[in-house]
Amino acid sequence: MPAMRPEPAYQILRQRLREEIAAGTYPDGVRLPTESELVAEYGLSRQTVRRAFQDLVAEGAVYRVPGRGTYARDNAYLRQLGSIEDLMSLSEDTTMEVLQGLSRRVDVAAASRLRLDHDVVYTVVFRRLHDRRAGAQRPGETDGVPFVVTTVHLPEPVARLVGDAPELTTGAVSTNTVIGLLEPHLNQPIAQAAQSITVAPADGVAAGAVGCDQGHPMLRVDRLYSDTAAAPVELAVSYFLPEQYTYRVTLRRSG
Amino acid sequence: MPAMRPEPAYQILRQRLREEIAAGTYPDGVRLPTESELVAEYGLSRQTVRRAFQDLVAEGAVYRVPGRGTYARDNAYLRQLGSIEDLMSLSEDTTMEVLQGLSRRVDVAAASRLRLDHDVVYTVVFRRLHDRRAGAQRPGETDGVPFVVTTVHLPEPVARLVGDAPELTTGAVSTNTVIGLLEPHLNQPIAQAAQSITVAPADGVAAGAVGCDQGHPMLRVDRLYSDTAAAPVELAVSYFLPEQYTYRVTLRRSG
DNA sequence: CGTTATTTGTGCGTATGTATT
DNA sequence: AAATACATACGCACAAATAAC
Repeated sequence: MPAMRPEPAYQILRQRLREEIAAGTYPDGVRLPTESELVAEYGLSRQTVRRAFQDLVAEGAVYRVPGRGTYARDNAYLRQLGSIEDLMSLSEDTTMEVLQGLSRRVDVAAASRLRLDHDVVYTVVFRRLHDRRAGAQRPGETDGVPFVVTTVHLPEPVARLVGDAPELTTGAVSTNTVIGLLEPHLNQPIAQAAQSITVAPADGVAAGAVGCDQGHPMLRVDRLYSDTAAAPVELAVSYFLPEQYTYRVTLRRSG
Repeated sequence: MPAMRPEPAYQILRQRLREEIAAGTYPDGVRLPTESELVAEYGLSRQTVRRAFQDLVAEGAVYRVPGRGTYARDNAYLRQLGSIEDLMSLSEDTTMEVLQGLSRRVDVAAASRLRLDHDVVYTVVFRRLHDRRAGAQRPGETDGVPFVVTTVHLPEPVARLVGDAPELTTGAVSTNTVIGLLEPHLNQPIAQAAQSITVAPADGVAAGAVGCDQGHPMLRVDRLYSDTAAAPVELAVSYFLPEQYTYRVTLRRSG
């Protein structure tokens, strides 16, 4: 087992400030501690304090004004865009059908994107279907139109939390999301999902799952979910049928 | 006129590296220059070089491996577009080349999406190119790699505000965004941009503009900008070359 | 009005640790 | 084992923006 390295000082400070902000310690127009105050309080160098602030600015938690100070971003209104809640609510009117139950894999690419220091990940493959009006459904046949196939990769400790969930075994049908299944078990809540969206041809698995030709142009969405400590929790790679699905986001002005 | 402040050294370096990456100077497994090499080449301190790399990591352009080096992110040119500010800052490192100057059109579909009660809109078509290093550039020839073609539709009152802007006449080359040109003239600032992202085949215009085959699968992004009064201001329909471009957004938890 | 103190922004130098080759 | 390359952390100096006097 690799020796547990202590967290860097700037990350500890960042986390601490984040918690204070979340606790409402710095409402509306209240200035956060200045750099020099934090230097004095924690015995750190100014550069270290600055690094913590820099990260908080990057994640949108605070903004800084030269000569004036640092302020928490008003959390009340949606800051940037369609939120993570939107992703979770996907389950409301779609059905998830597991093609390949959660199992241990060796996958260098996925492991490195999850920032693991080894090659083992836990993987589950499923497709999602638009719900149809019940009624025209024959017994033993899953109802609905498949529009996306997703491969989810989890680090081992995370996978252990849902290892016995019946929703993630081959053939299971439910109206969940993986992240929705995970969240209640996590110590740190999910805070971020970084997405990359591009076009990619359907491979054999994707084509079979959604019923299109192999090589058909698909909307590929990669999502990396991270918790409040910025630790990767889940990597999801989805192939959407563009004929059945359009990705929508609304950006809002930050300041 | 305010005195022009020079850009910080780390931003200049960041921009330069970004351009080199876009120009394909560091394909697949090729390591970027090390910190010490850049220190020597540009006469900067290591901290300054690190700051540039830190920003490139944050925007997803490169990743770094301790003990090994810094590498450009795979094929595509990544750009974080998680806020309206990000959309506007597209102009920082890309060039806009007008193919079809701003002119009056009858377009029922565009007019209805702009919530107009008639069919007249004002339309401008342009493509955008990754900036490249100057030098290998012949006179009269635009330098760079085209990666997107955009059709912008404006309501008549909005079009009037920029009707005489030389940046929107056929053949004009600049480093603006349409929304950036518009904003200073608007009574209400832009507050929202609703986006739909899907896959669509390149039509004749798009194929010619970015140099791909007609029918080539493209990433299609429709954006509807609205002001604080929720009035539509601009409709932009873009076709991105997926080989040159990946759309990135980061979702955050609302509260 | 300018002056001064405060606060953040930029930039440099150095030292030490850790991962990779 | 040694060299290379990135990560963390400390220190200092000066510039620019802001606010209070």
